Amino acid sequence: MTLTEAKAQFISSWGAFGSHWGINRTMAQIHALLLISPDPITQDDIMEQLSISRGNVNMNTRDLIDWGLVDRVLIPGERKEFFTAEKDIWKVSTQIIKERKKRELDPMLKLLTQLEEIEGDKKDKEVKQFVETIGGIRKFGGQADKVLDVMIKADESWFLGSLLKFFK
Amino acid sequence: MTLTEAKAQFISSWGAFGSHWGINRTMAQIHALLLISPDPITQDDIMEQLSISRGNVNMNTRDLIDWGLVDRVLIPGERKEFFTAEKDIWKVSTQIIKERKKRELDPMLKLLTQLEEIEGDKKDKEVKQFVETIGGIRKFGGQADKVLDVMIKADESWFLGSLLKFFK
DNA sequence: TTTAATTTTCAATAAATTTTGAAAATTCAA
DNA sequence: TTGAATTTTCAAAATTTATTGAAAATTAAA
Repeated sequence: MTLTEAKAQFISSWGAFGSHWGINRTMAQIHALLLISPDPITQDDIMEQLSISRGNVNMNTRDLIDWGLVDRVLIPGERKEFFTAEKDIWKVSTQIIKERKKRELDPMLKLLTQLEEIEGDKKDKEVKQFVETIGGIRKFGGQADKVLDVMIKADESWFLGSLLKFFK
Repeated sequence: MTLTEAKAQFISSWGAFGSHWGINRTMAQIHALLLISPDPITQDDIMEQLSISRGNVNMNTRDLIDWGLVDRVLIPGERKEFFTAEKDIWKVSTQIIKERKKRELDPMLKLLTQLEEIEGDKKDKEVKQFVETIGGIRKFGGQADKVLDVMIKADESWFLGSLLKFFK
């Protein structure tokens, strides 16, 4: 397999992969392209390599920047803006965990806490099951929250090293 | 807040939550409804409570069954089929992890292994970055794979207990 | 069997999401 | 300043995904 084929394959698969994770396909493809680009590239480079419009590149690079996965880079003497992605996959994943925790897990836990305080007869079968289910999810989510916090703060080598030793 | 309001709120939020995780909104809503239903319910119950069509209920319950999150239940003396969901959230999440690992992580790791074997000058900057990125993701994914395998096999109390102690 | 109840399928339709591209806004060198 | 290069915005169009509902298939009681 040549580099060109492999690149195309990786970009396409990373895009499909991303769409299973609530990330839009093009955003994941742009991310893939940046991950394998040794030097920062421009909007036009991305447009050309992925055959997508300028507006599309603009919106999706902005989202990637909001997610903390991509940075704008200014190159002295160049008028255009350049983009580059964090290459350390550990940093990439902790960043994603951090953002998703903030955007999804934290609000869900807040809601569950509210939902547990419903009025009604605790002996009623419906009420009982509701409170139990919500309570169970909230507790589980709360523990996951703690574990993720440690992961986010942890240093890669320390964390994976210890975790694997722990699981051996 | 009354039970009725709380139920509606939970079903709606669980649906939105699910859509960030590659699960379709209606499938997640049906799952939510089953999670808080003390007894098994029928297709017609689901149609009525969520105001969706028979075909939609049928397809999505089938998917939930494929995911191992919902079971068909036969109630003696009843003609209709009933559905019920696993209520233990630990079991629910290990089941989801197991399925997603099989459907997404494993095929991705297989692809990455292939992509690492590209032809080309290893001193070329493009080739070098590609191999490094792919290698990094593959190694990380491989470790995640191992950790998830242990989680899937683990018992909840053992797992969370040990992990929290470990992180203390 | 026959028949009515129930479930499943799937083409048509609807809804949601993504993409485009051209106009507006911004930036910066001269 | 001016104006060319570049980026951003966003309404319209295209595409993708989800939903409907009625016909076909299946099931099980009579």
